Amino acid sequence: MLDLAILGLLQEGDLHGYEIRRRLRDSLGLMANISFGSLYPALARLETAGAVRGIEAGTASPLATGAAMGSLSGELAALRSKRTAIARPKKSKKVYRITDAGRGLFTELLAAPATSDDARGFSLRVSFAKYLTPELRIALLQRRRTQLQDRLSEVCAATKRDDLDVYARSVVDHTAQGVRQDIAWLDALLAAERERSSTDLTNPNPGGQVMAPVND
Amino acid sequence: MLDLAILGLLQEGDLHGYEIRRRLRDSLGLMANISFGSLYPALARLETAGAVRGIEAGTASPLATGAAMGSLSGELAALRSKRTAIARPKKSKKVYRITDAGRGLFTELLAAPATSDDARGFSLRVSFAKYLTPELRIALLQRRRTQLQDRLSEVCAATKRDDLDVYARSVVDHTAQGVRQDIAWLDALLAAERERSSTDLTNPNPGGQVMAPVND
DNA sequence: AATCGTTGTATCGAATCGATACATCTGTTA
DNA sequence: TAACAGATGTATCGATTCGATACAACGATT
Repeated sequence: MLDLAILGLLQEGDLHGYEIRRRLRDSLGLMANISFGSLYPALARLETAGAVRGIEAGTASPLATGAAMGSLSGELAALRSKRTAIARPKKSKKVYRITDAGRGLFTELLAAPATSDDARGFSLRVSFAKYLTPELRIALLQRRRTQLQDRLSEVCAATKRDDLDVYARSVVDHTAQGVRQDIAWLDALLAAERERSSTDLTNPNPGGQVMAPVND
Repeated sequence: MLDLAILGLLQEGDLHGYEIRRRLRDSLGLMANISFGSLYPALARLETAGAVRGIEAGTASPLATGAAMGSLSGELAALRSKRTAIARPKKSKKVYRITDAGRGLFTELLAAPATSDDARGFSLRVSFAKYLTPELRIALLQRRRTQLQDRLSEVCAATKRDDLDVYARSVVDHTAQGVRQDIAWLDALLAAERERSSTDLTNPNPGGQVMAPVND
């Protein structure tokens, strides 16, 4: 799950650990703060698997001019206004770049079965849904919808119980409300998706690339 | 966190592992299905700590004393009469009972600082809020409210970003909506709490509802 | 110059997950 | 009746994730 998130972020540019964490927090919006105790092992894992490559940015950076600066300049340009083209990272930063194998792993994980009751995994996949084909996108949404429907049945059954005190009942009611909200959101997404597929016959998958070959 | 949930459930009667899991799912409504890989270690943990006592209710249990079996049969009879259609305790079951030390641990955990961004822990505490004093109850709700307010600021900032595609934006928007919903829920709980403390001098908790049920 | 907050990498133990194994009881159907 | 599927029930394994902590360089404030 973290692997998918990391690969998805690196898909759009090289990043270092701290920045990945930040983007998971506010760019992807939802994920509770990922701890470094998860993040760094995950990065090491991915590097061992050959999905990413870590580049020490402490010395003369051999690749600092390309996509690396493209993604990092927004964050770092303000700090390094003195030097424009080449970064001068005195600090020991480790920038990670996705590999071709990593891109393959990403698409594989993105379309994966998406284990049962996982809200985080689902939101994450929707965040990266532009990398999916329209069919896989709809499949993802519908899978989640049936899951939520089942969940709603359970929670509504719990609502009917008469042995709950005010507080427990309030929690259950609020939970049911949240699930309904999620289902409504899904329905809106599905409707938009069908809308898009009906009007987009000439230009499917706009702005997204399923596989963009980049030399590595 | 799991310890708190287990102790809270055992507070209302002896249970065995499978049943604890079930109640966590639909009685408490919210928790994603707790895996047995968490549950049984947690029970062993609590038993080692002296917070619960496990009673073998199966065949040929050499350590089960006659006294233990005697009291156990009474408990099992009560349990069976309550849930005849659903649960039928027959053989090889291990029923857990909370101890006095466990009750102390429960109240201690229930009033604990409640680590930063934990939605599950909060809902769990609200579910058991009837065991809290009105002051601690309000403190719990207000603590959570400021957390959610901060969270909302972050998420709203993310909403303003212009580099998000439709899907990522939809996720962020929906997340923000969810946080607002949670805050509204908290406000309703807080209002009900103040209401109760002002009118409750003679008639505590008359089986009414905290808030108007939001049906649809 | 001293101190504080932010950025940044890293590791440790414990909690939790997801999968799996195995055994008993119940109801259905061949 | 026998076989089978499915719920109930306990338990453990490896891998993932969490929460706390340590450390270090830098910028800004005072």
